Amino acid sequence: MAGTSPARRIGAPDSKTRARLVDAAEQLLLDEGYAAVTSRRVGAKAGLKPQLVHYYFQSMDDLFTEVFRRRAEENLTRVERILAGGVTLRTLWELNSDPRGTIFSIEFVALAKHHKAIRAEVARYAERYRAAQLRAITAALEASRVPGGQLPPVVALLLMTGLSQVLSLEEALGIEAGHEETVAFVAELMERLETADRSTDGGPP
Amino acid sequence: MAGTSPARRIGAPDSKTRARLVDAAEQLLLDEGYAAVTSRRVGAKAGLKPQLVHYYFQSMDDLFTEVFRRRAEENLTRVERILAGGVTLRTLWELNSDPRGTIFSIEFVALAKHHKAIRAEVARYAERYRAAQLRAITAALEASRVPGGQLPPVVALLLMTGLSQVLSLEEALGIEAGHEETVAFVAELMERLETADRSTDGGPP
DNA sequence: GTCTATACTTCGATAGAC
DNA sequence: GTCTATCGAAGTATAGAC
Repeated sequence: MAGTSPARRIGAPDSKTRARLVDAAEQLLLDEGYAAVTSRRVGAKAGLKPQLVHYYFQSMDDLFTEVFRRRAEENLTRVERILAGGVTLRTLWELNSDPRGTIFSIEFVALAKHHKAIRAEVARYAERYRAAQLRAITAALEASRVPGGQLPPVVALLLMTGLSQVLSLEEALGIEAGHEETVAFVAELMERLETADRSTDGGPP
Repeated sequence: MAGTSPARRIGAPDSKTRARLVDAAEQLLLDEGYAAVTSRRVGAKAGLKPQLVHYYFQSMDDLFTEVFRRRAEENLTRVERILAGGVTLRTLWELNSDPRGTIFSIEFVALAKHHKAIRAEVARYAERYRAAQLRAITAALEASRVPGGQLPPVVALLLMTGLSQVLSLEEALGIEAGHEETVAFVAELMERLETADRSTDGGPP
């Protein structure tokens, strides 16, 4: 049962050339947006012939999916490693403040709206990422003695995600009104919570 | 001094046909993303010849800019009208929760990253919009007796903007983990603040 | 103001030689 | 695994008739 359709041949998934193409596509995506990711431009950026893109990927959608998957997997591993160690709110905040991650998100959210294969991939990843972060923030909030009744972990997580995303998104466009004050506020808030963490274990006198 | 360059002629800005083209472009943008906004498709959606797009707009960038400007202006007027009346936190929250607005933002942020004319337009609008909202939320927070030292208005605004954007963005992709709980939390929080507003003017007994 | 006709570019994708 | 050659479709934009 090897091949019902007369599909054209496709290169090995572990090829070094293939990886170069994915690198080039990712670079283009980050620098110029998804509209710039065409087989011709990817080929040029990788220093290869454009036709190789079609040799390694059935379609451009497949290439996009691969770019996303590779980065998502790497990111998830990183977050889970951090989660394994001691987690502070500050760590989580910094994790979400990486502007490269935001640009990446923007592009793929925009893409996912029209390409259903990509949307499925994005949704699947988002759920896993959220779950990992939720475990982390739950632990961090407990350590800081923030009562879950007062601020549920999911809410805290979505607030944090939203805030950091808005900040880096606006910065990407050169909008910075109120940012400094907000970042300072968040820093101070975390400082306060971490101090509470260290000084009150055992309960107040 | 009328025309140093041999520029081709451009239709009147108040033309009805022109407005139809802008409508069609906006619809396409919202439904299928900016990549779907091409002269051919805009023409088809408007029931007109694609060449008319080039008669009314020097370039596709000009069309995009016009789509953005029209919507931005309308939105700004709406917000400023609301600002003029009595403003509650709830009103502001609902204003930002419109999912259409979020999709619109996503597309234009993605566009703005590569097209500098659009970026300038977006940045200019964002500053004005932020300022209007800031006046509103400052008043609303004062009415609810939230001390500015505890939660600065700008911070509250960015938190609110970020949260509502993350929520509608994820919903657009079919991700809803934690949303219900978060929306309920926000609703309850506002309920509490509004009650405080009405019951404590004059100070607690 | 709207149309036809058209120039030129770039796109995704495939076939088949090497 | 990489190349040349090539298709057909779609993109922006312009010129000029009506």
